[in-house]
Amino acid sequence: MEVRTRFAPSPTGYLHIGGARTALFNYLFAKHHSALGGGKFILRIEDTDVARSTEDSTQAILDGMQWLGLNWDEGPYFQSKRFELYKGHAYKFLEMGKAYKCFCTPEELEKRREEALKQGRPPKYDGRCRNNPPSPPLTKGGKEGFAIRFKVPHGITLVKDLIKGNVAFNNDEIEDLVILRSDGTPTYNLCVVVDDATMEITHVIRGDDHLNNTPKQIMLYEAFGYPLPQFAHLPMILGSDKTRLSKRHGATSVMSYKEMGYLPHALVNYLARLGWSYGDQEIFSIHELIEKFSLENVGKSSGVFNPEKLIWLNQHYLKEAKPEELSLLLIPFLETKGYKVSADKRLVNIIKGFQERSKTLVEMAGAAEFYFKEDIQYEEDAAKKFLTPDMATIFEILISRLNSLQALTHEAIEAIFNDIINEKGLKLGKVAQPVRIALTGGKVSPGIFEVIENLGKETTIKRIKKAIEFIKSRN
RNA sequence: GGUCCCAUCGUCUAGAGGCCUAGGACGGAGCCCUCUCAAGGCUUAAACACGGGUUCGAAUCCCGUUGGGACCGCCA
Repeated sequence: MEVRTRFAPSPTGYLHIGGARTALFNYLFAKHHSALGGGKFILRIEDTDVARSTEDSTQAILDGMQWLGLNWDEGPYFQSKRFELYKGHAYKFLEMGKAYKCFCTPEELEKRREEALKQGRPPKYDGRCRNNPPSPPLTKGGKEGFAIRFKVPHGITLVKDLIKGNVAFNNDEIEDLVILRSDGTPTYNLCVVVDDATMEITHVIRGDDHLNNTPKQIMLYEAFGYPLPQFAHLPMILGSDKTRLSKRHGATSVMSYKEMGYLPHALVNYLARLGWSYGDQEIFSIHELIEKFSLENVGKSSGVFNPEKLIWLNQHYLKEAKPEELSLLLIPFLETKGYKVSADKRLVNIIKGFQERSKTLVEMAGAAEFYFKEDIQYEEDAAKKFLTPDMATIFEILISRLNSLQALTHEAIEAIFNDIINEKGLKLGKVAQPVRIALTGGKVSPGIFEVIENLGKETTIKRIKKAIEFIKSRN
C-alpha cells in the first residue's frame, strides 16, 4: 500500500519552526517510502475556524514550505471547501444514534466549566443533553440552534503510537465532544478524521500536543467504520526555558530565517536533527535525509531549539556552497543595503573571500560592503593605530609598484608585498594591516592580496592615496 | 486540579543488560597555524535526576519519588 502523509496547518499565522519540523518529518517519511515504491506528501489547510483563518497566513505557510523545499504531491486542500462532507458525517451520526443534539449555549457551558474548576471537579461536559430524543428537524441549513455532540462510548481506547508506544485512555475521562457547532460549522476532531480517512492518509505524523486528541479521533474512525491510520506523535520543540517554543524565545517564523540570511538547507538539516538522529552524523544532504529517515530513530523527549547550532550549520553550508549559487542569493541582501550589483565573475570572486568568514548572508553582505561603497569610512581606533606617519612612504612605494604592474594577479601583488617587507625589514603584518584599513576601513577582511585583486588597481590606488592624505592631515 | 507524555554533558544526541573508564556534535576553555578575522588541526572541562527492586552484571528492564512538558473549548 502506498504511504500517504500529510501536513495540516491552520492558517492563523506564519509557518513556524515547530510546524516546519512536522512538515519536514512528514515529507521525509513520504519521500523515503516513495523511493521504496510509493509515497505521497499531502498539504491540507485546516481553515474551519472562519474567524481566525486568513488568506495571508495560507500564503505565508505555502511560501515557507516552498522556501524549505518541502514540495507537496497533492493539495493544498482546504477544509473550508469541504463543509458539506463533514456535515453529512455529523448528521449520519445523528441518524445512527451515535451523536445527539446539544442545546446548551456556549455561555452556559463556560459558566459550568468555571464552577467545576472552582470546586476542583474535572471541567467536563456533564452530558445533560445526551438523552435528548433524536427529534426533527434534521435540517442542514445552518443556524440550527443546537450543536451536535458525539456520544463517547464506555471502554478503553488504545492509541498504538509509532513513537510513544501503546497509550491507553479511559473513555470515561473524555467528554462528549462537539462535532458540529450550532452555526453549522464542523469542528477540528470531526474534520481531521473525515479528511484523513477520505484522503486515505496512512500515517498521521504530528506534534505530541495532539496525543490527547487521538483517542477521540480513534472513536470517530471506529464509529464511521473507517480503517485506522498509524499514528506517530513527535515530541515538542521547546525554547531555552524549556517551555513550548514561542515568539518570546526569538524568531520562530521560518521566513524570518530567510530574512536573517540563513540557507534553507541549513534550517532543514538543523530541524531534522532536532528529535531525530542517525548515529553520530550531523551533516545530511536532502537526499541522505530521505534515504536515512525513519520513525524508529525519532526520540521521545522534547528538545530545546538551539540557535547556536543552527548558525554553525548555516556557516557550514555557506562554506560548502558554490560561490556562483551564493551570488544569486546574496544580491537581494546587497540591494537592501542600497547596492546595485550584478552576478558576475567579480561578485563570485568577492564571495569566495567571505564564505569562510560569514555566518549568514546578512553578515556576508555587511562584510562585503567596502567593495561596493563609493567612499569608505575608517574605524576610529583602527585608523589611529595603523594609519601612522611612517606608513606614508610605504604607501607611496606600494602605489608606484602597483601602478607599474601589468596584471593585478594574486601572485604579483604578493611579490610586491614581499619585496617591500624584505627591503624594509618588516613583518608582513606591519604592512598588511595598515593597507587593510586603507582599503576597507576596518581591521577585518579577507586576505589583503585578494582584496586588492578584487578591488582593482584604480580603486586600490585611489584609496591608498586617500589614506596618505589622511595621515598627512592628522600630523 | 484531572488525564497523558517525557527524563544521558549547558544544548542536540549515540547507547536495544556486559563492547561504557558513557561516544559524537554545537557552545566554552587552551594550544597550533596565521597579514586581520575566520576557517582548519590538536587538546580539554562537562552528563546517565533520585530511591528501591530484577539480574552474576543496569545508563539500558520494573516500581516509586522528584522534576519538566502537553492537553483538558461550539480553537486547531
